[in-house]
Amino acid sequence: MTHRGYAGFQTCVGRCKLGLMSQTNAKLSRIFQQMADVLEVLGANRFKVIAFQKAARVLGELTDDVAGMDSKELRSIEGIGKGMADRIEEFAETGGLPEAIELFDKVPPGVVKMLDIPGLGPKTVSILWRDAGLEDMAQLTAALDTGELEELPGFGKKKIENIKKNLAFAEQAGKRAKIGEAMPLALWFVEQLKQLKQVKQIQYAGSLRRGKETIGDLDLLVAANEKDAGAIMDAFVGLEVVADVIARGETKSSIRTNEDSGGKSGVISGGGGMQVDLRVVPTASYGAALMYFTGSKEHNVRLRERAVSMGMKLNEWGLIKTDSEKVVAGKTEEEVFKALKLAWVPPELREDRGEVALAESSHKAGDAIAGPPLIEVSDIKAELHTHTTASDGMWSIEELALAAAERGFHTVAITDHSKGQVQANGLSDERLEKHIVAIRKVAEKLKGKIIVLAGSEVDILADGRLDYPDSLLKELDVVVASPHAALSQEPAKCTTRFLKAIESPYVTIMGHPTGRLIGRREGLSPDMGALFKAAAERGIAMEINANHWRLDLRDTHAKAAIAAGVKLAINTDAHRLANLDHLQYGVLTARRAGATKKNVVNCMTKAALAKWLKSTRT
DNA sequence: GCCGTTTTCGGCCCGACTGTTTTCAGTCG
Repeated sequence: MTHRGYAGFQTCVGRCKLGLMSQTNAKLSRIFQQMADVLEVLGANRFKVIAFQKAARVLGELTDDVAGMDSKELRSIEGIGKGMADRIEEFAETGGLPEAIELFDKVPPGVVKMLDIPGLGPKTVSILWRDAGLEDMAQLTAALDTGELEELPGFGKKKIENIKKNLAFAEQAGKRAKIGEAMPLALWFVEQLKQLKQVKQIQYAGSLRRGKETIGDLDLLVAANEKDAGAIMDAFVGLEVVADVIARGETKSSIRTNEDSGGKSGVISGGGGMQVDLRVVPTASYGAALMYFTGSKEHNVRLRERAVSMGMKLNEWGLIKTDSEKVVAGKTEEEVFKALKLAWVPPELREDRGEVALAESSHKAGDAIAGPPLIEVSDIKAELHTHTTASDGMWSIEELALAAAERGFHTVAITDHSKGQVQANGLSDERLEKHIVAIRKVAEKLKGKIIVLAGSEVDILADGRLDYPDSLLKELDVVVASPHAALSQEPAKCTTRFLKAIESPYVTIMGHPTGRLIGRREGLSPDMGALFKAAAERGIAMEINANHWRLDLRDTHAKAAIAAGVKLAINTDAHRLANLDHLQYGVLTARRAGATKKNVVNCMTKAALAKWLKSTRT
């Protein structure tokens, strides 16, 4: 769900000058999304609304800057036609879009904001605004108690009660849980429902299965006999963490969890107030339903269009011949894809970013899976970014190294903070020298068990200098250069800053380059294309930081990095034991970027890794 | 508004659940 309330951007549309290029995509993406919202309330042609939504999504995911493109290039982008291309060009040239301002003037921002209330769609909001004259949430709240709304068409007591109840959740609209919060909660639900004897198959689906960095709600799919569906639904809505039953049907139910569902069940912290949908289907439909429930919506639409063009229809029950109603496939995802003349698409790629075309060519080539096999957690053999008690970690060098060895890694690098990170107890030059000696000692002791490398997570200072002198850096095996301060620099400035850091002959990996914290800090917007080009030339790696707060590089950046020939590093940035489990989120992000193990330095053999590290010292 | 192995016009995915309805519209995913 998109967070609405466009007042801030309204001013931006009129006032923002052609700022820094890399922000154009983001700005236009938001403007198009807001235009879609307003058009929806105004009752515009729904395909027009969809076109604006699609343009917003496409621009949001694009790493190339639209400000530098001509009309022809723009129109070659899927979802951008003449109309959108003209708007983009106008915005890039003038820094504004008068059409958007004009449109926003037609509907009060408070009305658009009402779309955030669960259960309220454009039609209902339009009635509240046009027929009842309500212009914002406060007026709506007041009107709910007077009884006047019952006069409106389609408004009954229950609907008004539901609006009252859901009003509180409008604030949460657009708030998404981090994947590291959603995953344990999903696994808890799966574990609970698995215990029911009626449940034959169960799997979490939705954006969690696609490995997205944030999750809006949890989707669970169960295969069972039709007659058992009711009992499964009863068990589901009766679970201890359920605060509210939103819907309870024979094949589909939705609940909201307690605010403290994490704490109470020992599940997680931070996953409270999440919506969880459960769908129960017969085994014969499980594959089709899993596809339907995994999404993305855009990916599904594309598959359904393909089915129609082949004289079939695709829904959660199966792939069905239109004329005879004969079910062609449905039991497994593989058979449904195959019947569509497609190779099976890994869930992480199902975002309508060209994966259907890929699946088609793979199928033609006789492959069962679309594209090359994506990287898996078990491919990771080295951890190159960790912290110990020397700075702000919880482990000693030896504890950390042994834990890494236990996970089957052949190499671990100890990379504590540099001196600029005072609050993280960063190491002074002198302390680093001693620390290197301590690391070498442990390395010697653990010889044969695991290779322990001496490294540092060196701050990239605001001007691009590194936080240690070269004389010290050259003593290290691994240098992860990361930004920790000056995280609101202008794009051009931080691009120059990072390019300078990449030039250092001692840097091996650039760590979490935007410095974002998901849902908390926007972070930097450097010109990623320029960084990738420089990193590729130097042969150094760009990090996907696997911590679920960061996931930085994000999926789209990592995809562009691979396309630019840059090596990726997937590191946990572990400060404590549990952090090593975050590796899965980094791998999911890499999979969403289409990464294979060949793209990732952590998958190298001992010898290859050593050789690569040496090669970066040029 | 976008798009094109019938195309520059006429399509544009599909079903469950709810609430207000006497057969369906709205919302959601």
